[in-house]
Amino acid sequence: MAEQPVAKARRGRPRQAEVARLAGVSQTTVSLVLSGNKQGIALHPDTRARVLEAARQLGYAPDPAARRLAAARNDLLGVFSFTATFPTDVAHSYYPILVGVEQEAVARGYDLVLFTGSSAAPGRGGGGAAELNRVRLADGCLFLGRHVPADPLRRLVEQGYPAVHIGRRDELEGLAWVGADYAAATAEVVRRLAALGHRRMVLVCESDQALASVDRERGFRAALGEGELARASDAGPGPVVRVADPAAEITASWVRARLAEGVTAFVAEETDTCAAWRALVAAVDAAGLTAPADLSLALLGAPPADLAGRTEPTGFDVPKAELGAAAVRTLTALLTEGGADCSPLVPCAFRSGHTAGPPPPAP
Amino acid sequence: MAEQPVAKARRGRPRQAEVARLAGVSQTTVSLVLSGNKQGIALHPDTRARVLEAARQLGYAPDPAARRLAAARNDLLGVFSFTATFPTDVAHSYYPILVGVEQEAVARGYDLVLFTGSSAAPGRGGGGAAELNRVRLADGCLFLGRHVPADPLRRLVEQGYPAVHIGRRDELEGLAWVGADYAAATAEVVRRLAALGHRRMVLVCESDQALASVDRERGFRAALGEGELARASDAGPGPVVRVADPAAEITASWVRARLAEGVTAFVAEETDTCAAWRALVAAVDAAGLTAPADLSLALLGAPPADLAGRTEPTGFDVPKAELGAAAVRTLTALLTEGGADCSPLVPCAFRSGHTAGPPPPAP
DNA sequence: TTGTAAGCGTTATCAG
DNA sequence: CTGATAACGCTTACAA
Repeated sequence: MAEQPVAKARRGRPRQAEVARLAGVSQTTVSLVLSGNKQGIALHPDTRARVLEAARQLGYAPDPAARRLAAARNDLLGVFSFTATFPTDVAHSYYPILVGVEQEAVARGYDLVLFTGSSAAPGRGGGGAAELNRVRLADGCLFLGRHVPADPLRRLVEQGYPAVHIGRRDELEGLAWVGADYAAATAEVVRRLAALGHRRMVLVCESDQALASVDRERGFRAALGEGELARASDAGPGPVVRVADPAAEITASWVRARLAEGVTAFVAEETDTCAAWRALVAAVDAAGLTAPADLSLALLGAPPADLAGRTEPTGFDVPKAELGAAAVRTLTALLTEGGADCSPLVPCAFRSGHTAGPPPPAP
Repeated sequence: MAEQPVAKARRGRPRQAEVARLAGVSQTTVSLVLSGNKQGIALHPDTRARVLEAARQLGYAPDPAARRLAAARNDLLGVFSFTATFPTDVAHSYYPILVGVEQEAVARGYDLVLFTGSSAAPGRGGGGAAELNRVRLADGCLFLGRHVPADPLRRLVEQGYPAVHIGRRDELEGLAWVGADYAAATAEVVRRLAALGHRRMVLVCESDQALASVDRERGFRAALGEGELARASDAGPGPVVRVADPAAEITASWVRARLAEGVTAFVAEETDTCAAWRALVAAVDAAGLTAPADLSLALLGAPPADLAGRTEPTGFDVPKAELGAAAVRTLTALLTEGGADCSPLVPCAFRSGHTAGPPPPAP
């Protein structure tokens, strides 16, 4: 007696064939009706109606794997992050970006598949590759964070898989990406400070050499190079200070020394820890000074959550939701037209805040 | 001139057949070697080595779509919420639950598909029904929030689709669910208050008749029924007050009136707005009283984000991440064994806080 | 206007 | 131990 074939998990899932039987048509017709009949093939309205009714009755939903295998598409967009997409440590979470991704994806009729790279065994060679390969189930994929292993990603891209990286990533030739325009936003902050009357300002960077950090420094230097700021910034030590241990190096006396040199504005960048900004605020406080009365402060990015209650820093906000939405737009452009030519840079919004004002009159 | 068939994204990707040719074996053998040979079929080590080498050389990576199609499962867990999965209004977001869902899903080798109720063509059709059917794309699905339409959900479940509801949902026969054990947690709070010496306490409910609210009231009454609390709570007006407009009804004079009746502890439940708790805190404040010196306060749940800075309320926390993880466990049990018999109730952790203490000595 | 049939890349079943 | 061969559910020429 022949064994019953292994009961597949797919058990109750209705397929096109069953819809076809119920509607009294062929499976092909069901496919035509249900996939929107892109071929422009003429279908009898009654047939169409019967098929739709049958599908509704059976609760039919297409199998994404089969759809994809048959060389069509899934209408699934992948979101891959090497670390957990929803970290327990809410601090540097992708949540705000995902808000934008979801909105834009929904608006365009895509569902989202979350591929979380197992953070386990990052050492092994084949490990990362296999992880990344899963995303092929989706029509295209968004990649989050700069920890996405470059090599497997490159292979994906080389083989023509539609991928968009969120955050600048131009080391990989041919990989599309969207990122915040840190350089322009930083330059804008410098210009605003200059407009307030500041002539000498200093940027405090952490030694972390993230791409975003490089961009900010570039924007900072570029804006300093404009007009009379150029001359002013030539004097004294460089306008950019890179510190390994902000809390130890950025002290009250350090601040006083800079003030004595004629610096009137201090700028720090947002990082995971915001150590530089924290140090700056603490040092100013310790020196018995107040912003914006005695000096001006600006933060290139958003303050950390635990400082949310304090005075809103002058600076800019990265439009994270917009970043996610832009990524989805770029990806869908890749999917449909095959080429996205819109700028990958998303502008940041200047935030007036309350830590910058005109420099105090020279003593 | 015949059009080239639509260029498949599949472009130069190596397949098992090519690996087989290179290794000089059959494609079946390649599949056996590469998929770990779960069948336990004996393979010659040399063959194995040759296949692996060929695969490596070609940079072979299995096509997840094909793999899943053949295996009759796609290792996808759906997450459906009627409202957006990532609400812009972060206040009552599912984030903490998703943290647990993701962790557990990753640990079990599943990927997540996010569906949103709003995702459908917002136009006509079966409305929620058609919407819900889309989840069939995943092997099983988690449902979030009590706004999931009951009827389509019932059909899904009746047809054997593996579904787990997060939050109690026993109106639907056969629907698996996991939920916080509000009754037990509330009873625990009452017991703690009793242990501190409180004999008469009152629960302030909002008129919203959520299941969670019912559970809490049940737990409250049950715990009151124990020991001498029973006698004490028999006197005066009932121990449970249900108010339509907390801000208007829970006033300083209301609090004083209760105190005069011998009530020494006030309990409110967490809701979306936390209106009852806010009203209670405001009323106590307006009466010039302080907790825990003059009376005790307890909050059945977590305080809203904007009150996070204030004194931590005594009460309990719903382990949201654990809830998500439990839901995933239940769902995967449904998927693999076909039956989950673990308790659907997740215990809540008592939170000592600082708003409860011994009742003041009687005047 | 509808049906037939040939794959898509993999897994699973058997007979060698 | 290996290799045909048949699904898996769907799309898409092409035939009727």
